[in-house]
Amino acid sequence: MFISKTSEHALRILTYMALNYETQLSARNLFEELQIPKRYLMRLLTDLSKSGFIKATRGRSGGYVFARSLDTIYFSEIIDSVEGLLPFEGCVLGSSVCPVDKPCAMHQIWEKPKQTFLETLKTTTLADLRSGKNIRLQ
Amino acid sequence: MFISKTSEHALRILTYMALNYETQLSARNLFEELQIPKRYLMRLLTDLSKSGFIKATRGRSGGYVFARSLDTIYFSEIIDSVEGLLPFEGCVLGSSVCPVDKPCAMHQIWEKPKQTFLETLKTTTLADLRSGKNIRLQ
DNA sequence: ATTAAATAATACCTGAAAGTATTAATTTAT
DNA sequence: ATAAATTAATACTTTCAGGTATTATTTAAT
Ligand code: FES
Ligand code: FES
Repeated sequence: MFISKTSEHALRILTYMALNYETQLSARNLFEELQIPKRYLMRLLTDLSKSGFIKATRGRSGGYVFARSLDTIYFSEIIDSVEGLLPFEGCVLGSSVCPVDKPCAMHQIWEKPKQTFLETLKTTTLADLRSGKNIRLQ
Repeated sequence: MFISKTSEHALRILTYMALNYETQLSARNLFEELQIPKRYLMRLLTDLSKSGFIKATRGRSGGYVFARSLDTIYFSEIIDSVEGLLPFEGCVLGSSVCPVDKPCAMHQIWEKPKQTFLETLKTTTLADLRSGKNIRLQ
């Protein structure tokens, strides 16, 4: 839970690419490393490309590299592009925004975990992953 | 996101019942208050009954009341009975448990929000809802 | 020029969660 | 006894995220 399978895929893809920032990677390369279903992976790569995180080079020696600097790519933006952030920001009971003047019965209780979650997404960039020593991607 | 629609329904049902602890409520009562699809609501009530949170009285003047004291019913137990807690406790990348010795690239980053989330679920009971002044349930 | 190896576009399929329908069982009021 | 009002059991349908399949386009090596 927490995030959708597709968001999870997207994060894994971009994390692996971040750990290999220098090298252009093809869908084939990524498939071998990440074992995300091949055709689905390819579609996600096109999506991530359209979203402007990475850029594609077509043709025989094509592949993907980042289109932007790693330290400008926040987790929040990635998840936002895949499934949207609204479900995370809104009221736990029903998907609309938390009304400031009339919070629901659970607002107070969920406030802290929700804030912590969003805070993490909004302050962590792909660059932060490179500093860690962990490389396992599943 | 965060929790499934069914968990959300379950929480709303039990929250409303907690706020009306004294009175026996029928599926009809709950439907009128919560607008959860009627037949689905009825099935969920049977499930919650089987799980031991509430107890049903069948027949003409039947309905539901709590089977246990409110301060013993933790959010974690409710969600656990509906969709399971494992997806929340396990590794963000892949659904198995976080291996202590070999955490994934995102473990460190997700640790805090995950802990905060689980902490909230595991320390909040239905009794805690009654103390609040908020009564909105959607 | 041709072929091979890559990405892109688009339409289709599938499985699981969410929701619906039907029928049975239980209890109380009359 | 009968009918009305409730919960219980079980099977079916719908929806949509996740995954496949097919075909087109682009580029470089030969
Ligand atoms: S109003 Fe429901 S979580 Fe904020
Ligand atoms: S090992 Fe992946 S989140 Fe802990």
